[in-house]
Amino acid sequence: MSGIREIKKRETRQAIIAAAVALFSEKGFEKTSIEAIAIAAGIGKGTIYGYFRAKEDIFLAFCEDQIDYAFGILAEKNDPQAPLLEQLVLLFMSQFRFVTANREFGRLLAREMTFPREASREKSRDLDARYLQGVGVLLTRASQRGELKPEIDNMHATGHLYALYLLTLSAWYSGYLVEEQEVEASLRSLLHQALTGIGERVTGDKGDPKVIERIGQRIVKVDILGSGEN
Amino acid sequence: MSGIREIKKRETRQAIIAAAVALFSEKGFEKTSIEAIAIAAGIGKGTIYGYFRAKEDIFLAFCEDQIDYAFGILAEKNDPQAPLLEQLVLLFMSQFRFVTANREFGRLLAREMTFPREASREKSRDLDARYLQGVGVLLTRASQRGELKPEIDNMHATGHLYALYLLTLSAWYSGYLVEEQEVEASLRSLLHQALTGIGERVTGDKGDPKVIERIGQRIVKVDILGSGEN
DNA sequence: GATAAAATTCGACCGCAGTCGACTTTTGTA
DNA sequence: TACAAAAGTCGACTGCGGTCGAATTTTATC
Repeated sequence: MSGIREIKKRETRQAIIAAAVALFSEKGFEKTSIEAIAIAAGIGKGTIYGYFRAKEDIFLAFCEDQIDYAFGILAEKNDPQAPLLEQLVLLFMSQFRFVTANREFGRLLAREMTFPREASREKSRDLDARYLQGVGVLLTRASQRGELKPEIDNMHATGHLYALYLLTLSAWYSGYLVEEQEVEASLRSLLHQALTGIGERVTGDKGDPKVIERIGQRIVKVDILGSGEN
Repeated sequence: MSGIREIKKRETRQAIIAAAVALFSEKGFEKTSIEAIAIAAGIGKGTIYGYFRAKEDIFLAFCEDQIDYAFGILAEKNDPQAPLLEQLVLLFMSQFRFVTANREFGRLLAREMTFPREASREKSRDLDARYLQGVGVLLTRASQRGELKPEIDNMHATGHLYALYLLTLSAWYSGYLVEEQEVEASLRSLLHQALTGIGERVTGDKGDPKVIERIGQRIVKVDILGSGEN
């Protein structure tokens, strides 16, 4: 009847995550032993493996929660009417700040998400589905506002923009970019580069002045491409 | 007087790499123990750490050689007069095939290169400098042929295109793309998307000159990727 | 050749991730 | 309530990556 087990299980799981996060924050991921987590959570070492397959999984479970939280915050800050470029920069920079708040955390997470082991593939896909969806929504709205070329496939465009975020993150971890300003400037520039192709072309004739203004403050997708279909 | 030491050292180093590669190929990276490598190389376990800081470093040293080799092969196949898109697809698909020939190898390499640990940062930068240079050369030539917008910054464009390769690789590891054909199609599509923006305009039709000028300024202003170094 | 200094080699040792099977608690059934 | 099966718990144990200091080999100096 009751679900004593269910309840306990959830509690134990939370206790593990809580203990792990506390220790990770305090001593770092690598310096924290599974046994220490078990002791802090008041359980046996082996028990942890009934909840998580590996040490990294504890970490990923935590990230999952945090990412939801981060996206929640973001949703509030986001202005759905702002130019796409600005929305993207806001989204990616928020994620960047979150992910790199702890360098080691961020690297593990990025590695696991970008090049997942067989074991964490599923979890990894869950997580980046969230990212991609975040971008996808922005794109869909932008598309509805007519900011994008109609023939562009949403999926590909989403991946494309996400790739630029990945690159920026990678550049930071490799030491090519150091300051947050540099990261943002670089990201902005890359996104702009992408949008110049992805964004709907604006023909030389100036039609609706509002549109032109929007373009000016936004990015810069002029019709330098002319009308070439591809 | 001579360098008995020098010679032995080089020999030992090669012996370690050779033994490691043989074992890695046979049993996989994780299943191969340092001790096994030492035995196969005919030396003591501790000795290995006189040559490599960590197990992964042995692997990276091997990759370094192989990547040079792969680029060598590639240079022969490449047709410098072919359209940029085709050259890029050839380059990236070659690298993709090489990197993913052994799934585990590739994942480790990609992880270490994209999100390097502090320790392997330097090596990682060496390696991806090679990649970026490979792309950079193609871009420079394309630019000379007039295939690119003159105001595009080579560094940024290189990063941009490389990012799309990374994304494709990541998609393969995450299981979004499975067959090589899918990978190539996806890559091609993404590169095309990028070039449509990066590639030179097709028509002589010009946009609003003011806007064009603004673009120029902007791009100059945000040229950071290359200067993050300091 | 003798000898001190430096470089290199080695494997016993340490700490930790993850396994295993014995043990305890909960659940379903009658 | 009785009891068997299922679920969950546990810590001793295994195997491995990496360290350390003692031992060995090479080089430099006389």
